Amino acid sequence: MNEKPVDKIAGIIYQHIIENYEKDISIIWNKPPSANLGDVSFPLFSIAKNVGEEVGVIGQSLKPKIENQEIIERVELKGGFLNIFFNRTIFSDKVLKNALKTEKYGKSSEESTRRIIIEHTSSNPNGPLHIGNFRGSVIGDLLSRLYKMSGAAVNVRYYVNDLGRQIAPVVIGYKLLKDNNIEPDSKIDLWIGKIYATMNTLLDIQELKKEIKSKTGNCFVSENLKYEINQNNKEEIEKILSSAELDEKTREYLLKSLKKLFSVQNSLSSKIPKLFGLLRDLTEKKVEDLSSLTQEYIEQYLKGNNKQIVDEYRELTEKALRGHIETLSRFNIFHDDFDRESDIAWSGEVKQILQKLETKQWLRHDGKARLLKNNEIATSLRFKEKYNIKHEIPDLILVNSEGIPLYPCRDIAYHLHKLEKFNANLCINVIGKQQQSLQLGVRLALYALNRSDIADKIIHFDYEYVTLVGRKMAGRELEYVTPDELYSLAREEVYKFLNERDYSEEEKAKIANIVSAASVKISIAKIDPNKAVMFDVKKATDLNENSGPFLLYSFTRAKNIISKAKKANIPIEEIINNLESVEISIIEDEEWNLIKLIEELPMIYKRAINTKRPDTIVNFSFEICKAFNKFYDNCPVISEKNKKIRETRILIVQATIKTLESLFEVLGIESLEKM
RNA sequence: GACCCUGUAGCUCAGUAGGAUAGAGCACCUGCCUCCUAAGCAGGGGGUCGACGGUUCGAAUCCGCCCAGGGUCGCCA
Repeated sequence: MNEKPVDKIAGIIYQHIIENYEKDISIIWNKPPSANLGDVSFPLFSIAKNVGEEVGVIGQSLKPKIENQEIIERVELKGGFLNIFFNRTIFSDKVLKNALKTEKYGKSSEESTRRIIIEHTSSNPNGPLHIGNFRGSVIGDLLSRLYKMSGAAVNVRYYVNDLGRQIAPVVIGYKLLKDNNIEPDSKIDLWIGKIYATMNTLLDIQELKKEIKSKTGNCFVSENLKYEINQNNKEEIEKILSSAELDEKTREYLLKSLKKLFSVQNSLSSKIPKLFGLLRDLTEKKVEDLSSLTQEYIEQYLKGNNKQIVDEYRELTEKALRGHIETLSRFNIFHDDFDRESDIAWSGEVKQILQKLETKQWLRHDGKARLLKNNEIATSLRFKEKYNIKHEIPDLILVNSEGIPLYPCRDIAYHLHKLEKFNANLCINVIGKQQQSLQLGVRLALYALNRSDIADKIIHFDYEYVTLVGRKMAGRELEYVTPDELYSLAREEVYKFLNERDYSEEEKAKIANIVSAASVKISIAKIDPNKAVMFDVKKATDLNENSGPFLLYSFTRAKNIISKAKKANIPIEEIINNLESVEISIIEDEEWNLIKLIEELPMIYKRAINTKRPDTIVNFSFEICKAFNKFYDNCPVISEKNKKIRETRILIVQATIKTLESLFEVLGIESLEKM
């Protein structure tokens, strides 16, 4: 099908206006609120007003021109709307046969000129993926699949932030455990997450005690129990703080920190008593000063010269990353390449960049600290003009007051060469909204470095974060929901179904894996990225309508009709191979509604890309499946006696299968023959 | 204070290039498995689309102002 029927009609109206009124007007159409008002509808008000003519007159003169089209059944003029009824037979004939003839329905070359880098997930390698960054994975995956379906060349990258300051204590803790032959008691990234929470808590305790000591001058505070606050200790410190000479704000702050840390420590030691106690004892015994050791690790790894420390860091972060990859692969989410922040730091490029910015006077000084003069850059290099920004843009800190370059520096260096890696003409960074100003800063820095050509190709695809119903999120207290956890919860739900069915264990396992992955993935994918999600674990593992399982189930029903039909000696292959000889006969609304939706698929893909709304694909999938289930209930296929009707229905079922196969590919969920 | 996002049914969300009577799912109530898998289908109740103005034939959708929630705005990433 070369042209959508509705576009053809819009073209006729457009031509009519040009010829009779010499006006260039864009023609709008919409779906009528109810089926008895037609299949599509053209409001005539604005057209009439534009050309200075009565609505009725325009309508009457358009009506015959549209009516004489083969694909049109009839046209009704109602209340200023031109309501179009398609000829169901001709329309369906085109749609069904077109869908069945194409190798992959919905595949297009709309975006074939694009070479796109999509960066997503990019989680810190110091613990498991949680539901927050997993949302980015899902969105990024859908986007990349959507672009591929539209003909673009896509390269998916993961930026490994292995230079985070909080990683150092984890490396130290991991090493302590390893040296003492302590084996992980859980999936490796989860294990690392536990070490992360513990070691950073120990470090915080030590540093708080140091701080209190220096502010109060009381040596008692850190004499013993460097990494621990017990009840007596806490009361003692509180006494010291309340009697010390401090300004109120500091006192309050220190008391609050103490209270908070005390509770974090206790919550951790009750959640993971064995590991927490072990790590604390090991640290107490083997580490003289965790704080300064941490600092040393950070500095050494940033420089990259100390082979031992580099190896330790790499081993840990590689393991965590492997855990992420394992998790993602359960949901059919894959990356083509991984870029490490440390590699960029070691390349020496950051220094050059800072020098260039310095020479061009784009840096504001404050002691050793350096800030990017964002607003000045944006104004004088016409960034504001180009992106229609009217407000002031705050400066971005690049180098801290100790002279250490911060994360944005590496990100600038990264983006300077990122696009080259794939010869890309577009770079989409799927990153949480909290990084908005950072991402803006990176693009401004590129402007400042005379690389606006790169900056203009970068899009920050931001998404809102996830909050939890009935649970809090705090990595430091091991409070998070992981995709792995959701996956296994969903699996339990699936097994409740499967245990009532007579499948082999092997079949059950396969079905459970596919259904749980789809269930979790779809529950996240269906929500508008702009919306802060209130995530309900129960909902994500729910198997009812508007869920991944609902999509999969609909597909198995369609497949089942075909396989049963074959058994009933209906020559499916023959019908499909001789498409053109099938005579279409549409008699039910359920058939018609489904066909109209099938026709929309290519447009849905196009619009999802244009509006940057991958979630609309999910909602469209639900619609298709709902329509199919209605068809399923009302329109028997195999038992239908009339040959035309039966064969039409077989085409409808096959076209639905093709549509769903296409959608599943974009959603990255696997299909099942039975479940 | 500035900027970004959000506010639609009891809950979770669709619907916003302006269009006719605002839709799903969950939850609640009522039906449907001698009939292609009931992870389904049919039906019911449930709404001043955050508030107020404006633009116009027409506004959940566009504009303005306000209210509420979340996020960011100089040493974390």
